[in-house]
Amino acid sequence: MKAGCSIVEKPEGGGGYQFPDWAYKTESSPGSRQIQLWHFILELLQKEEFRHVIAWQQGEYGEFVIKDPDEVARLWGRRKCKPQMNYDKLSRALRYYYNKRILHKTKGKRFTYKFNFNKLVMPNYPFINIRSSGVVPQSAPPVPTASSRFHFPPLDTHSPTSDVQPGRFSASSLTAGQESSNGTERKAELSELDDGSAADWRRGVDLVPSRNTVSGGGIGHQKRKPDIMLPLFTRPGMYPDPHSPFAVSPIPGRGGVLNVPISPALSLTPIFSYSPSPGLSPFTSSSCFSFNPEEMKHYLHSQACSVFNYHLSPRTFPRYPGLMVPPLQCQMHPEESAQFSIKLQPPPVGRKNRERVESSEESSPVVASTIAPVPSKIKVEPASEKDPESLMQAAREEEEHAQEEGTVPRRTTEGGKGTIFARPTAPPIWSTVPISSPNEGPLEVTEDSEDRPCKEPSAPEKKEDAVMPPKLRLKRRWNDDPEARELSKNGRFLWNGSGPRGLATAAADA
DNA sequence: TTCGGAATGA
DNA sequence: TCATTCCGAA
Repeated sequence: MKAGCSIVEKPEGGGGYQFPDWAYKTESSPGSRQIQLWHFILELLQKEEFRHVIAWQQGEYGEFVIKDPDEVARLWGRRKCKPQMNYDKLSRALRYYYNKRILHKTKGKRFTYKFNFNKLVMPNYPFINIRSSGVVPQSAPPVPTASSRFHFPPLDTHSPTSDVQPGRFSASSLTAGQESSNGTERKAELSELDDGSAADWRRGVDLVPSRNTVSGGGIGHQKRKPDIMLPLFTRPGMYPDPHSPFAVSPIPGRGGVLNVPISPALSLTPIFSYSPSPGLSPFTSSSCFSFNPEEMKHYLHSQACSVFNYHLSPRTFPRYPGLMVPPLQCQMHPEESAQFSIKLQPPPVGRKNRERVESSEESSPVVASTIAPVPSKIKVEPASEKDPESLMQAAREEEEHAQEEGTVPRRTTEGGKGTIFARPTAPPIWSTVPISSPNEGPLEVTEDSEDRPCKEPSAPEKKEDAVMPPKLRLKRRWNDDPEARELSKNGRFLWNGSGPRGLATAAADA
């Protein structure tokens, strides 16, 4: 921005917070530190005074509504010294975020967009260090809360990227207290991270299962029969602003893995790229995140829990064929479940879902999701058949998943035929990706890792993605397979067969 | 209202 | 790279 144009440098009323360095252009123009539109949007979203102009959408995690487009545009224009700015232009800029997966449009809702925090944060805080507090993976994003601060644990020397650490957060932004040190809330954030970006950073690391997860813990895969118990994690909410995607679940003690405002449609589903929040996560006792069997086990476990407890997309579930995740004492108690009435990403009510859900979840949810019959072939109904509403909802909810899982191969659908996930294909090469060196992978992940050629022998999908134009990728993910989303949402673990085995193997080996 | 191509600027 | 600006199309 032009020097003299920082009228809104700190959005009116300035919260005194600032985005971490990484939040500013770093790659293209290292020195510019010019604020990006999404930063600005976040700023506004965090300011009470702009509530009337732009605000988090209730009930929708990470979703916000521009109540006064013109005003927002005006503010943006001021900030950028572009008096001619208008919503049309601003929205164009926002649309550019679609491809980057930073944002996406909430279809059907005017001026409503949704942040993909994973994309924003993940790359910057890869799932690495949790040592100090021994709690959460470092991937936790700075968490801007209603109070306009970033809740982020003191970065120890471990910042993922060497350039981000120091000065990233204003002193004030670091809540030294509980959050920072105990990383308790980090989890919350973690949850949101998972998404395309998660996949992205993971790509570099390739140790986190999410993408692998996608295929769903082997569920659905003929060859894989993970015997996983899906306990329910609980955790107290911590954030005051339930609207903020950064917020933690308002439900006391029942935050579940996702420390987000329990939204019926938690699309940003913080699922698994990260391990569940500290409170929920078994990681708590580990001093440093590394892929040792123990931790891995916990991690997987928690993910499994997430998938199950929140009906998250199975795709987010890590597949670890032979890995047995010991049941934690987090079985959902009747009362608890009652209390925790809102399920994240509830399956669409559409008949399709109903059918499936009923058939498989009826008896034993846990069993259903974990041992779900392997849908070696799942018939995909034409979109037209679907209940528009459920579709929409599904789409919304799954968008993120789709994105996160963006890496998930879609070949199956491509096959035509209407089968979403074809039978498993030959084991992916990347399955063997070494997860042995926890310190390496994660650290290098960058935001655009996804756009770069895979350096590591990762997933084929990655390659595919790499080759495929971003746009195409997105489209495929978002449009081409709503069914897949829906299906997966219902606990159908659609395993395309190209799932990674590396983790499982590694874990097992370990 | 939303999308996205294209040209252009910084 | 990240917008900004224009604009036609859906």
